[in-house]
This record gives sequence, structure tokens and C-alpha cells, in this order.
Amino acid sequence: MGRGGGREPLPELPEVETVARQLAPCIVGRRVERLVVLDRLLRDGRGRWPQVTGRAIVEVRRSGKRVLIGFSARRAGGAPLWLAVHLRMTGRLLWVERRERQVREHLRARMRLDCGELLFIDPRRFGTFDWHPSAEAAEPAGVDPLSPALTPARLDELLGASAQSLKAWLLRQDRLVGLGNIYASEILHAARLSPFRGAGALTPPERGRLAVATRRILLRAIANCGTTFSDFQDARGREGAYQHLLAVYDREGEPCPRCRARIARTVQQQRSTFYCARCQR
DNA sequence: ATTATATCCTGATCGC
DNA sequence: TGCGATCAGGATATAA
Repeated sequence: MGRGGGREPLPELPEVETVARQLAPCIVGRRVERLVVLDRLLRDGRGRWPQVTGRAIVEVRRSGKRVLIGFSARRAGGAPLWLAVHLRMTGRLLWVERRERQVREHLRARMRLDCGELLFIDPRRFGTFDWHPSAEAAEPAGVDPLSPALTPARLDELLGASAQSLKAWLLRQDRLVGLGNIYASEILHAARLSPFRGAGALTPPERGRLAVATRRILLRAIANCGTTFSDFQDARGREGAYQHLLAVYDREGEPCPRCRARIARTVQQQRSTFYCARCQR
């Protein structure tokens, strides 16, 4: 864990992908016996909660930074239902094989299935549940960086003539979806691009480097089950391993793994950015 | 229209 | 030892 106040893991694309992949085989095909929401913040301002009791879970996958859970119709001819869970800062979806007897701290919701229980634990209470009538309705506005839809032409279109810094641009969920503060820094380092560069002013080769680095970093993070600093745990309650592979994030003052210069930290959009001023131009 | 800032929330840490 | 201030950040609302 890093220096300074309460550095935490952020469930970004690789962490959410990890949770969804591990959760799917545990709960797909299972029937919901009961959903209990314990935190008022999860319920307020979103209208009536749909009835999920009796539905079967038909699909679990990542959608942007959300875990998307598909439920069958409650009766023949009825409408299906989709739940998009956003973990935000500290949310966790934890699968337990048996019904829990012990009281867990920060437990915000529990969904009892016929074979176990899915717990939503979220100390900081930023996480959200959103209900949708279809998977399409739950799709985010931005393009998934791992989707084949992200062609060089599409990336050009997304970057456009944006005057924002590259770091700020990468965090925008209405362009690319799924990147957060950790992977934005890591991707820019891998692409050898300064976080201060204007997003709309990259040369074609630089855009190519950005595209390649984005894909490479995310796939490698997924292969390592994401990054854990202190809070993030996957659906089985285990930690990821990518924190050992971070090149710049939370490594201020340490040598750049590429050129050995000291890694710098700056603040952009009220968020920390870590970068190497020598090899990121 | 785009871009920047304040806000939500809690736990860990820091300084006195 | 205690206690208040500070910091972390995803997304949204609001401001510029």
C-alpha cells in the first residue's frame, strides 16, 4: 500500500471484469429467493424497485465499469430485468456458498439464491444499483476499450479536437468507458505520452501508441485479476496481483522502469497523476 | 457547446 | 493518547 492518506483500489475495468467472470459460474442459472437492501442510499431517488424474487439469473458480465446481471422474466411472456451494479470506490460483490449467519460490516444489500448468497459490501456507500428493462438499455455511452468497435477511425473521432489534457480525457466515461485513475496513468506511461498533452492534438503515430497501450495494459491487468491496494477483492474475497506490476501509479520518487528517471506526481482534475517526465512526452 | 469545480461518503493517516 | 483536519476518487450536478 502506498504512502499518504488512505490510498485505495478503484474498481476500474479490469477489476470489474474479474468480478464478473468469477461471479458468472457461481450464480448463472440460479434462482433468486430474496433480495434485501439494507442501505437507504441504494434505494432512494430511483423509483420503485422491481420484483426479483422467483427470477432466474441468466447472464453476468461486465458493462463498462458495472457488473451487469440479467434476470429471467417472472412468468412466461413477462419482461426480463437487468441490474447494473457500480462498485464505485469501495464496493464489493462477494459470493458466499451458504447463507450468512454472521453480521458483516458495511453490508448494503444481500441477494439470496437457491445455492448461496450474493453480498454487496460498500464502506463508503458510493456504489449504485440501477435497473434496466434490457441489456441494451444498460449499455454505457462510451466505447469499451477492448471492443472491436474501437477502430483507429473511431478513436480519431472520439479524440476529435478535444482541448482537455490526455489524463482528463482518459477518465471521461462518455468517450472510452472503464478507465480510472490507476490505469489512466499506467496507459499513458506505456504509450510514452505526457499526461499534459492535449487529447485532440496527438499525431497519428501517437494515437496508435495510445490505442495499443490501452489494450495491452487492460488485458494484462485482467490476466492478473486486477489491482488491490487495500479494499478491492474479487467475488471470492481474494486479492488481485496487478499492484505488483504498476509502472508509475503510487510510485512517486521511485525509478521509472523504462528509463530510471524519478517518477513524478502531479494533480490534474483534483486527482493524482503519476508519470515519468523523461520518457513520457 | 465544452471544460472545470464542488459534492457525495467513510476510513486511514497526519499533525498538533 | 486523543482529536480534528486532510486525503483518496467515480460520477453527477452545477458553474463558468
